[in-house]
Amino acid sequence: MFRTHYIDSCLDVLEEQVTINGWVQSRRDLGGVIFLDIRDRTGTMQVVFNPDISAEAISIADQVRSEYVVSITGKVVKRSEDTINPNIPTGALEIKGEQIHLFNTAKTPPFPIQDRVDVDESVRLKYRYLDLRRPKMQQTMMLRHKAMQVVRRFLDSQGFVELETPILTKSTPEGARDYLVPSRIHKGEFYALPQSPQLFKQLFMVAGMERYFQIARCFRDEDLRADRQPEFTQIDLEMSFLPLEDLFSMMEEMFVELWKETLDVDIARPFPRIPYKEAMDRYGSDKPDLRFGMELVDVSSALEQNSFQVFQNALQSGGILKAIVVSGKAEWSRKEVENWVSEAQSLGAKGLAWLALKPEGVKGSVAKFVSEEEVTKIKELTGATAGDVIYIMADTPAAVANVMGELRLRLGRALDLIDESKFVFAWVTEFPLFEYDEESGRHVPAHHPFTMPVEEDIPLLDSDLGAVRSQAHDLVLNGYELSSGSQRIYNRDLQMKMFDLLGISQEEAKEKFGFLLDAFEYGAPPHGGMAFGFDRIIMLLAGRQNLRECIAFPKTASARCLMTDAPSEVDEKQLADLHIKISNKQVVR
RNA sequence: GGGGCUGUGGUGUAGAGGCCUAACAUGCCUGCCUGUCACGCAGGAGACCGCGGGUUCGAAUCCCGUCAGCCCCGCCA
Repeated sequence: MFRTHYIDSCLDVLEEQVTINGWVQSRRDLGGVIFLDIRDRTGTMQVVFNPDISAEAISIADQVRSEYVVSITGKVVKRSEDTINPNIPTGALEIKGEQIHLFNTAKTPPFPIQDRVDVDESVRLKYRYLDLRRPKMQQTMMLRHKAMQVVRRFLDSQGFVELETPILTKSTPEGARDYLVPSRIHKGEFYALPQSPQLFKQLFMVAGMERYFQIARCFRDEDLRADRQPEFTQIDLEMSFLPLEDLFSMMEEMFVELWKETLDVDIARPFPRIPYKEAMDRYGSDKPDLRFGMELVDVSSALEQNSFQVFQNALQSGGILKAIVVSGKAEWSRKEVENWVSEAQSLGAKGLAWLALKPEGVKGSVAKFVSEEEVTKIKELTGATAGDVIYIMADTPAAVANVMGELRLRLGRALDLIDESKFVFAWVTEFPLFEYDEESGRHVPAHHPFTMPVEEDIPLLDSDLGAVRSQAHDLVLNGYELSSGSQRIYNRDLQMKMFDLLGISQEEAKEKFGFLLDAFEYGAPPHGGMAFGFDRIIMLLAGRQNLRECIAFPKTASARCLMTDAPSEVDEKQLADLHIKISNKQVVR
């Protein structure tokens, strides 16, 4: 009754009797003969029931419906030439059904268990166990499994030790909003779910584990995006006594292996290293999509003397002028050109100037303000030639990067400049150590407060915080941030100085991170590490646009699970145990 | 917190003031059919158009609100 073979292994046992188990994909009743397509994890196989072979079997096959769970025994045979189906891997074979056992019946599913059927995602999420039964979803989950095994094997081979860290841990107000867990035993006190195992992995280094990794679940209570879920999986790792370059090169090896073993794709090494500043200058992004060019070019120098008020104002108030060249689109209609101006405005630009290098001369919104000489300079700087459209934005460097970076991406997609088959990795290095926070009016850590400054910038800590570069880095792939990491501060004095600069008092530091500071007094090794967004890696390996496709049971954009209906209200008794009262309850679902 | 898009039998869509007693495909049910594989043929059941108000002689269709899903901005050390 239970299987002797998976369906794909039936290919190897011609003329043998097998038993397969699985679900009924479809039933075709020709009146006398009945065909069933049976599906298991490995594929589908046609079974033919003929009244001459077993009257009992055919009477059961007659009652079977889609998604019934069955066991079928029969001989694997070659089909006659004229009945071969070239569209499926098992199309040259079939099983002559001798016995059929019905394990279970099934209701008609809300949607067919087939890849080609496009179903509203909310229905798929409600019946996720059926959605996951579809071959494509199964393949994605298998890919996820495979990738996880490759990573584990690789890190193990490099001497990394897989260790676990607490899920119930301490809330730290820095960074993302925590998911909180109330303590029953300690009235009014809370655990937090980890945003990452950051502090614990550094403590493993103090503990002398030297190389740690974990496939860690992390939680962040922030708003969602296509590539952001409230709980997600990181490949988290940390190591001692290793220069950053060696760590980069080791991780590159891991990605080469991962791509080779999952997709059989060769990735070129070494990955380019792009300092943060350069990434922002050239691509307007700290996670540039390097599959296409269309770089941002600073044209301030060409237009220094320009009389156009917007340009002048920007330059005089410390802003810049940046151009993006759209090759060969001077023939665009005014409407087509202006579409991208509106696009820029919807991204927050006050405006977007443009020049079209047409055969009959330079046209465009600022054509009458721009001299021939200036056009020549712009062409020199940008490499624009006849037939191109040049967009120019004037604003603060940050605003320009923000808008033009996104515009570049959208133009690249719209104009089909992106080779979807490519995987272009890069390390973005030397992130700024601090960011200025307008809201609080002070500097906050760009990465986290344990990040090591670049050695030569340490003196700047006393003069120009905004200019201090850090030993923090991201791994970027096709415009997605795949990892974030840094070399850590292991010197207590430097650490205290950091807290001081961040406006965190000794007392505050002690309260929040006292255990880490204490630990660092007992011989902390030089160490550093990073964490890779595992779900995103799978998303890119699988060629999906959305994280939900790569997570078995994901949340919706409003952080709800449509299958379990979580989050949900709880009994008064449960709340009482936790010393919690709900105030101002308005919505009762 | 803000902006945009979507919501019609189980599923996917059409319908955009009266033609709607809501159409089509598929799925489902019944019958017929011995080589189908998106089987075929015949018949049948199945939606008060997300929900609540309003405008109108009349609303799936227009307006307001609300809920849900998706995408984006803010947010995500």
